[in-house]
Amino acid sequence: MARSNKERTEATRLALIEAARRLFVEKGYAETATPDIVAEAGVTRGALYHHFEDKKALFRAVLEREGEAVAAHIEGVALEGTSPRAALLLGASAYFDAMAAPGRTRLLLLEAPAVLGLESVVAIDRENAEGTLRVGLADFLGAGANAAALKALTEMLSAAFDRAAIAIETGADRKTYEGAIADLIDGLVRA
Amino acid sequence: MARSNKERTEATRLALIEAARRLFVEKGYAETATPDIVAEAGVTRGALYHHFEDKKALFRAVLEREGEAVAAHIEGVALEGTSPRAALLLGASAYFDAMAAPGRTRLLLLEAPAVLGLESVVAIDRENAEGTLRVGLADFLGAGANAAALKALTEMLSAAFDRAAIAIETGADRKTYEGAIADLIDGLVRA
DNA sequence: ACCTTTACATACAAACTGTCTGTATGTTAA
DNA sequence: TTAACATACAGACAGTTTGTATGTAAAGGT
Repeated sequence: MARSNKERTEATRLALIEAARRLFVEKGYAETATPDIVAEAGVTRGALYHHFEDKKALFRAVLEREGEAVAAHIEGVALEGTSPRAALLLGASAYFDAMAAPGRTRLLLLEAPAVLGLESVVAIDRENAEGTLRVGLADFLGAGANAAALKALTEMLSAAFDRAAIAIETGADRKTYEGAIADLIDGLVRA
Repeated sequence: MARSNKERTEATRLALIEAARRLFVEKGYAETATPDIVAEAGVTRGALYHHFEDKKALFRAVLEREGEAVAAHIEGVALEGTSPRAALLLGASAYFDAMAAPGRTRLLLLEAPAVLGLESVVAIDRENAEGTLRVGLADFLGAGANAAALKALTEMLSAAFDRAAIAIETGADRKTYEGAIADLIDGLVRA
């Protein structure tokens, strides 16, 4: 079978990213060795180091895919025509849906901050989901809050969502957390 | 100088823990090699592996010290005689004080979850700080909320505090975050 | 058809972790 | 006080792991 270089590259990168994702989720980044990754992907280490600068770059590629998937899922939810409050709650629900993909919380919320540093994670994930949340909050609160306070609230609620996503993945009842979020949100309107 | 075995052990363990803490804070757990740690501590790797099962156990010892310091700081704040609301806000402020120790947010909030797993971290840190928060919230909310909802709120607020602590360490204005926390808390009373 | 570039495969060097063995010092008891 | 033992190390060693360097075959341009 004669494949073009572009096809080969695409196929190899994808195989590596998916194999790495499986192993990073299963054993964590530090415990996953590159020989294991390439064996799972059906290639050699030469291919890995040809396409990625190092192991961390491969992890970053996995993370970027994950962040894009989350962003796409959230973008896909229709919020137009709903009240600001409903938009926030729908957004939260969509976020939980997005984070329900197996292993996603481990990758994005546990491994990534330690491996890539908080800044890179902020760039990948928060820039997306947190941006949406900030706009939603601004809409909901009206012109009442200044920029700094809005940023602080956004960050803190985003962290709360992350923690809720982890709890939900580990078996907690989703309704309970969505209710608690609604309580937090509703309280904000008179602050 | 003739030192007793107990003294030697105590001194060596402390030197290792303090050296490891410095390096873990500076370069992160994964990037810190045991030869560097023992050099910084002025001992050999033989001593390290005599006192600790492995590198992870040394990290755990660092973390436990850190968690104890946070708990001690929070316990040291007098909350008796204050209103439930004031108790919560004072507790939050005390938490920020405690987390202001250099490197503490990195160790407890970024490295620990990835290195030890979320469960171990919950056991070390949350069991302490989160327990206090849960009681404070229960006091504040009265008999209004059920146990599951209280647990969810506690976890989410705890995560919000953590994120605020990180923001504060990276230069954000503390007053802004304390104000945002007050807003979140105050909103909860009518939910 | 030729030459260059890309996509790998394999061999290699350096670093790191945990273990094992040996030694010196402290501890206990006859 | 000395014989027997336990503890606290030091240093050597083996197995992995990471990133690099070198070699090769297939694709792509001219």
